[in-house]
Amino acid sequence: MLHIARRLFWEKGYLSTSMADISKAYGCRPANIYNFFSDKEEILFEVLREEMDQIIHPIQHLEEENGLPPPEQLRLIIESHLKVTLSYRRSAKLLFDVALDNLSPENRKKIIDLRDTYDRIIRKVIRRGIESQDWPEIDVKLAGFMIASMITRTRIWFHPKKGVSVNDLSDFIFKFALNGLKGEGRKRWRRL
Amino acid sequence: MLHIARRLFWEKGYLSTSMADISKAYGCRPANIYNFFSDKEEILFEVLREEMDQIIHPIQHLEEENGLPPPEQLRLIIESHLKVTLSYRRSAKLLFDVALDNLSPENRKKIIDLRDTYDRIIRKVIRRGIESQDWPEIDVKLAGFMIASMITRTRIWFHPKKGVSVNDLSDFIFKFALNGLKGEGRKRWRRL
DNA sequence: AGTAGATGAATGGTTATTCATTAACTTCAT
DNA sequence: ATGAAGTTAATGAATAACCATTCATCTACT
Repeated sequence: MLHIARRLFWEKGYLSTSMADISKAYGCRPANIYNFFSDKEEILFEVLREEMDQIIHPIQHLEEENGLPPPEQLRLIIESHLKVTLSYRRSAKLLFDVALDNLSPENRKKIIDLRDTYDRIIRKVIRRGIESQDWPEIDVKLAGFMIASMITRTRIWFHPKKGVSVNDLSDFIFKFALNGLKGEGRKRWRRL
Repeated sequence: MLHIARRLFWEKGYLSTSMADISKAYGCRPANIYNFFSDKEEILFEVLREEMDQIIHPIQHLEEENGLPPPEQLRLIIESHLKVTLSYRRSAKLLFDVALDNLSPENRKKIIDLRDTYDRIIRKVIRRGIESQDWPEIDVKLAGFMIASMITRTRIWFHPKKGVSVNDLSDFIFKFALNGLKGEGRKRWRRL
């Protein structure tokens, strides 16, 4: 049932998906949904939490240093994040950031905490790359946002049918990001 | 009045903004809005068209070669797009892509045509940079998407209060993009 | 006299949610 | 094994709110 709701939210958006839509797709009447969820918001919360977990879980271990070269750590983040992003694709009416407003303050906080965890991890990896001199000093926050932005927005424009594959795309973003990192602040870098 | 509606759409989102909201902010009753617009959708259309015009107009002349070095052309696009993106900021509930679904097919086509114009311009500039050997061969479409994505998503996370200024940010994105372009495909590049 | 701007009231639709009720299935003591 | 009791899943009907839109009417200005 969560599965059904998630699909509908992604296809039509949260506000445009009615309880009647969900129940019909599930094969029951609207009233029955309330035997499983207390209200519509709880369904949204579960959908968002699930998605965020899927993004974070495969890269959680990068919180601690693991010996892998920072560029490889970065590649892992990009690959994993991109694959989750493009897995429940179809269309992308439910945009993560927008949907947050339909959550209660408590639930919103929980989701934002997860997003913060993601931010923390990618920033740690970028910082490690600076320390190991894989790339020069750079604004870690901004760099993190840039990389996440490139990945997140694939949901809007990516269509698997024609053109590049997910793996190609992952590779492209990785190289683009890596060289974006390497270039920025080059002057200071050369001085070392 | 368009001005009012635009602000509300960005603050609360299109679906969550009622005609009553708009009329109250304007200082009249809901019925009166229909003396200026045929329906709610027309308001949305005007808001989106206006925004798209503001993005395209300052870079329209880059459709034709203008003698400026391609990196400078790119800087212009980024600067200009970023400034429009962050001008009606506050919050960002109305996401461009999502709102398209609330448009009639004809109006949606008009907006998408404008988006295509933007894509065409940025791709032309990137292609020029390849021809002038400012950066190596690269997938022009993907590169264009990456750059636009970095800019578009600033709306979500950027807050002017603390941290970088819009100009700093513009500079950062420009450098990040420029080096992203330069790096990708380096092997083939070095061979020239 | 005519027109543009404004309004109150009504309409028709949609929506999330509640509630009392029913049906099916489980548990468990006898 | 049987029947009672309880639990879970499901439902139809009703509620209350909200919302875009229409229309006949009214006002003020040209």
